[in-house]
Amino acid sequence: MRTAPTILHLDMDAFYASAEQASKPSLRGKAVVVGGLGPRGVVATASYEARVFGVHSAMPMAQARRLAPNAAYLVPRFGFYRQISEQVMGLLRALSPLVEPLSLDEAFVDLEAGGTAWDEESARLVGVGLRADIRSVTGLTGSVGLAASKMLAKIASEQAKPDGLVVIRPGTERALLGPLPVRTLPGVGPATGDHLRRAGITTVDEIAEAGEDELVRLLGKAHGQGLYAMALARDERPVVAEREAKSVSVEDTYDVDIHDRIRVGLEVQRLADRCVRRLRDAGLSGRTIVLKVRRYDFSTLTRSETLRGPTDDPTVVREAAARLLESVDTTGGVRLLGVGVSGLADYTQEDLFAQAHLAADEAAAEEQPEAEATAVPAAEEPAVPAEPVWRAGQDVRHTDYGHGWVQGSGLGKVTIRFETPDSEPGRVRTFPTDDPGLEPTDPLPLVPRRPEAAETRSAPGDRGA
DNA sequence: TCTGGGGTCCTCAGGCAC
DNA sequence: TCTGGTGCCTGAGGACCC
Repeated sequence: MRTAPTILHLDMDAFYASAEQASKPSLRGKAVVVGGLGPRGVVATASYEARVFGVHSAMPMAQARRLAPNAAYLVPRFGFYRQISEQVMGLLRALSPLVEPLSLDEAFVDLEAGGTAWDEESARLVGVGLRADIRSVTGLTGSVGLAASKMLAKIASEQAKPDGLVVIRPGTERALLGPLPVRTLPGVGPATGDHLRRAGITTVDEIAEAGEDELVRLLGKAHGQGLYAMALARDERPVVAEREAKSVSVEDTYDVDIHDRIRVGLEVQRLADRCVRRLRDAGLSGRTIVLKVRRYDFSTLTRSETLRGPTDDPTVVREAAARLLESVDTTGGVRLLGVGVSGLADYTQEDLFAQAHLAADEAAAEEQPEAEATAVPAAEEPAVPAEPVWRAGQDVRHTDYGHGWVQGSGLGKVTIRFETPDSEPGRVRTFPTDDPGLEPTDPLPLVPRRPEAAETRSAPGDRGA
């Protein structure tokens, strides 16, 4: 264990919701909820204003709407968030070559490996500077935790939220962790938390007191030993810059359960094709094909088949998925289907038969462009003629009124609010959904290139421990 | 209340080879 | 030749994370 708090954990504050607020002036200071808007959607991120009403991540959208009926509800725009994320990750990589992204909005950085920090004071300075740079480059806020291990750095950034910085001094870890609830430790979710509670263990101190043998008895070897070490603040996991993917999968939850066995089969074929496209885009192939089925009662089962060699051939994956489906009883209906490939390799065994089909498959795929780009169609509804699909939050441009975003649509109308990240809150106008002046467009940058932007460096909320 | 999507890791059971 | 132990692989499911 190192002796200085030189592992940094960055966590952007309510990332998706904050990005939407920065992009849309009329939403600033308002409750914003980003997530799936279908009948089975869940909340991905809620702004702090929405959290006041009790809305939080992973909550069913229907429940969120009851709690915060006046919030703005938007679908996620991952391409937009990815752009911002790349800017932030770029700032982190300037600090050290050892940057481990955990998601679009979170990463660990080993400052010692980058030579940018070697003790508490230098680490704190880096953290303060980073927060200021993130604000000036993206217009958003992030919280920073600094500690001598990944686990503690993450706990520190959690304590720093929102918009703060916390340093955990080496030597103070046990005293800090002891009284915290067991759920604070990584790897303790609802099930493990319940398990421990039933054994009379509710705090980190009580995990340490229970001893390793008792934890292994309760939770199994790997989990028990790991948790005991964490409770003693022992965490030697290094920051790892490059992680190779172990599996690739796609899945869809349907607005209405699918009962028709033929339709289920067609959906599985569609998912297999999408999965193979993802696989190929990543330059990968895999040996094990996995079919996932969630039934009407939410029970989930998986069936898998391991091939003799890795493949990225759509025909092979489709056929394997179809075979796996044969062993699954779908009576009663299915709400989710998924197809995945694991046992990945970055090469494919030559298969002449498959190669012969390749060109034909690709041609077919091009004829059915990105069915998944639109919302999952309600099951068992007849197809409707194509007309523009306007999604809440989407960026648009109108020939007469300029840049705006979709506030809502329905009954042949679409409501647009015309504003840009650096404008005042804009006005709302309603158009027919097929208005010829209206077209989808790319998001605008959150921070326009302004010379004075770099001069606004400050570090509010620096409240190091 | 009614539960997304994309992942990772762990456990356990059964088959098989040595 | 039979049997038990062991290790590896496969398949299924569960928990967890963001």
